[in-house]
Amino acid sequence: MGRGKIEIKRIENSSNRQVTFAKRRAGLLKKAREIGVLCDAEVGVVIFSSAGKLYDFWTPKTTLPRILEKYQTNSGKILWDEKHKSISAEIDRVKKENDNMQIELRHMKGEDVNSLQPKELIAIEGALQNGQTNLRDKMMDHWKMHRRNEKMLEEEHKLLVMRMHQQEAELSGSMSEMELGYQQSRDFTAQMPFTFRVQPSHPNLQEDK
Amino acid sequence: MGRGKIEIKRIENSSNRQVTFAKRRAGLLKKAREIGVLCDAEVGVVIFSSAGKLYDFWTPKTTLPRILEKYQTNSGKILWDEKHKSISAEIDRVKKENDNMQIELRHMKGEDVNSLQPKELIAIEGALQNGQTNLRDKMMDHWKMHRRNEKMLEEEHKLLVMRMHQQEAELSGSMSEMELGYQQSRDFTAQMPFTFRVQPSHPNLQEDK
DNA sequence: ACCTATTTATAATC
DNA sequence: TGATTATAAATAGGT
Repeated sequence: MGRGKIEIKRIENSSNRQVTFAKRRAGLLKKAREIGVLCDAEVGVVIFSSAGKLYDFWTPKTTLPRILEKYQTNSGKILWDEKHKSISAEIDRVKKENDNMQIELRHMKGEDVNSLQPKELIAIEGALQNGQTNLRDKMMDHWKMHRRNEKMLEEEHKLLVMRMHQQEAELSGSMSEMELGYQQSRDFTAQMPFTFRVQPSHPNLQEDK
Repeated sequence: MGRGKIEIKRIENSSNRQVTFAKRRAGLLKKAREIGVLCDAEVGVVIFSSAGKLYDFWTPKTTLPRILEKYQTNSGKILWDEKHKSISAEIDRVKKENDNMQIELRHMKGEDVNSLQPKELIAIEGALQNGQTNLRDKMMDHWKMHRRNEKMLEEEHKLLVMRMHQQEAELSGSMSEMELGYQQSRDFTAQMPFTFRVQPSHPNLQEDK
């Protein structure tokens, strides 16, 4: 429909092609809009120029996702559903796992056990017993550790007290020959043997911070 | 372009609308194909009739997913990504729930308890104790039920034996005056008092079918 | 479905 | 590019 008829095949002349593209693109979008209005249809058109630029039209109030959803259910085509499916499957799997654990947990707590057979009850009982044993062991460990820490603390304290007395004795012994100036008395601690400095240093004592 | 000009607004006459839809739909798809060929463009057209039927066209070698991908990167529109996100969020949520339960379950079984504080250990210990109590109650119920069933079975059996003997005695007692025809002896059971008929009928006995 | 008078789209040209 | 125009195509209304 123009001054001359043209064959429907790629227009080799690049600028002609570009012009035709612009004209026909406008025409296509216009017609899409028209059929949408005239016939009350949902229409979507997507056009990419050979340069990759996008032109599209969607009937008003028709969002792309909506069209896609409809497209999917109508055409049965695969689409992004593949990814979606694998994810849904994973959800299902995890949820099932979840349910099973929930049931097991409830059983361990003695809930919902009415439907269980004696055999199952015994199994759970065993698991509980086992858990209890393990727990008690662990608690015993804690207790022992605690006792040990206490003892060590006590020891250390005794040691400190003892050393303090020792120091006092030494100090009062040398008090008489005290001719030292203020300067020297200031860094008294620096003269102390290292081991005498008061520091709760046993590594185990820091464990329950 | 036709015998008369028409306004671009919904065609109210239903059959007219349908005809126009068919004609224009064909035209639209044809033009989509043509611009694709002539201008070397990628084109997609989706049309849903008001009845919901799908008609579409895609330039060859252009799969829908490919168009969508291009559409997405070109238009920056969100698309199915939204749905994807919400699903992923749900997976995360369920997985987290899962993990928590798994941990609780392991703790109940006395595993992985090294990192627990004494306070937590005590709580778990309590839960285990509780579960055990509940379970033992339940097992006791089972046991009692079992005992009861046994006893009832025994009783019933005793009763049956007793009645059998009673019947035998009656039968042999009346044997001598046996003048009855075949007919009457045939529905002997019908003459029996109902309660004497042999039927393990105690409802509780059917509980562990 | 087909026909055809008309409208519309657009190829070629400027 | 944009406007013009001759012509091809599309299609509204009728059968």
